[in-house]
Amino acid sequence: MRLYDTRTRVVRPLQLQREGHVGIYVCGPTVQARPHVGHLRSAVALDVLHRWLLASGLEVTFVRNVTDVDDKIINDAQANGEPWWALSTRMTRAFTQAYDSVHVLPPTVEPRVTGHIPQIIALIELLVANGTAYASEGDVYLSVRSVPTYGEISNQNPDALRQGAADASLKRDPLDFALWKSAKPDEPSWPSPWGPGRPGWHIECSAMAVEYLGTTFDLHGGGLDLVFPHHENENAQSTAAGHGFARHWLHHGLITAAGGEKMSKSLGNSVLVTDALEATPPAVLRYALGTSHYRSTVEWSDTVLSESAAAYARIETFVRNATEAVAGVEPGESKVSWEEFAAAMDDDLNVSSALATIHNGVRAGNALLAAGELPALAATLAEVRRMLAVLCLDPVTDWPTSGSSELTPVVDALVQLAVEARADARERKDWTQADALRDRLAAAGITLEDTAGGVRWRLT
RNA sequence: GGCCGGGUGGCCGAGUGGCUUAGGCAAGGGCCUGCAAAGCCCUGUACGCGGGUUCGAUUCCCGCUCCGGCCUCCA
Repeated sequence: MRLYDTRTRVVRPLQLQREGHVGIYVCGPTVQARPHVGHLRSAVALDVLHRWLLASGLEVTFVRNVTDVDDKIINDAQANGEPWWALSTRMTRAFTQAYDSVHVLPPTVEPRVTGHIPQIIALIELLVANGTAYASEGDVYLSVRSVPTYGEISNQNPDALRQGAADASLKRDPLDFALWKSAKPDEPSWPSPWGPGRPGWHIECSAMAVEYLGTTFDLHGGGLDLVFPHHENENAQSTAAGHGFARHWLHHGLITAAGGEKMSKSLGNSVLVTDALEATPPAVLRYALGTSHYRSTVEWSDTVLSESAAAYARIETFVRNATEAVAGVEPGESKVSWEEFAAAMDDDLNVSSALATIHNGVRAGNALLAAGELPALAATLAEVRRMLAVLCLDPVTDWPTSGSSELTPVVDALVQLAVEARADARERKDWTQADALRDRLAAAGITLEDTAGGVRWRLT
């Protein structure tokens, strides 16, 4: 499989350290506030990668961390009058719920920063010992100029970087960044060789990735906004420690609010996942977030959502109708090509193209259904569903909705009464009566379809 | 100012030096239906601007322009 690599800025084959196994580290959220749809896009984009690697027969170790201590968590918790760990625990739960809502596969390991302080300290000690980091009044900084490759991930020239605000009193060079921050009063802290303090933002990922994937691993992913400084700094630290670190860097695009501006909490334009789910069924949300290319920007708008809803409904209708029709039928020859789908996915996860294959399969399948060519339909349906499963969009296994409720048999029985009454009316050619019954059901959100095999109903 | 990505038909969005249509949504026509619904078939409008290379460029090269991201916390 080929993927765009941020460092080399080219689509190139994903070369695995170990045959048949992929080790992936993904930067998860800082659990400071409730997740917005941008966070979910991140998780879904990487979930498509995760699922495709699994579908390709690979064993995947997928590590996604949780940053559960940092400045903002501490500040917000203080503002709330609650302990910092209470806030981060609550928000961690909110993120897990958000991920679950769109069926993001759980990571193999989900390490928290606070659970890896010893590993972080050990890594910093190594950097201090080899002279690439230095302690300064209880803080520890990485000496960026000691890392010759600094800038290679983000393609930045260190000399051209705009210097940040001058809190540089403790730094030897303004480019240097903190590995360890000494504790201020009322802040959480852990004991260290440099005094009580806590990890800087970047060092955690370097330490946890190595803990679970080894000093060199296959793939590191995250949002485009993490390229600089976070991933640049991670790479610098790990390189300075003598680690090979990530062989391939993957970054996904961001969600923008309507109008094109990036969605983020600090810009105040974010849409919470919980709010999005009130207006949009989870399967449609999954479609909207998971069917655009992972590197593209996605605009969050009603248009996108309604088009996603329409496209997903088409797929859902086909799968439902076809599944009913082919029960017990021996599969014949499929009208869709798994190879075509796989080739698209292998090509830098070209989901748009892969989705075109699915839609072609749906159209062919609908034609087979109309023609009553059931063996071919059964085979086509199976292939389409296999493809949908990769995107987590199979209406039967991934999103069993109205059909699975405990109330369904009850509603079905009630609808049958109306359907039978309407059948009588149609028998008498009393179209006024028949249509009145259908209209009343429609008003209640139930759509009837007269098919060759009988009357079918669905919720709309 | 530096670095990255992008401007494709009404909308979203793949892709390619000419060859066969991406795909979805929307629109128009037809078929099916008592009428619908679902579905199938058909139809149309494309490749930001200006140069260059080429027999031929939306697709390669150069310049311009517009949009977004990063250079500060951020998925």
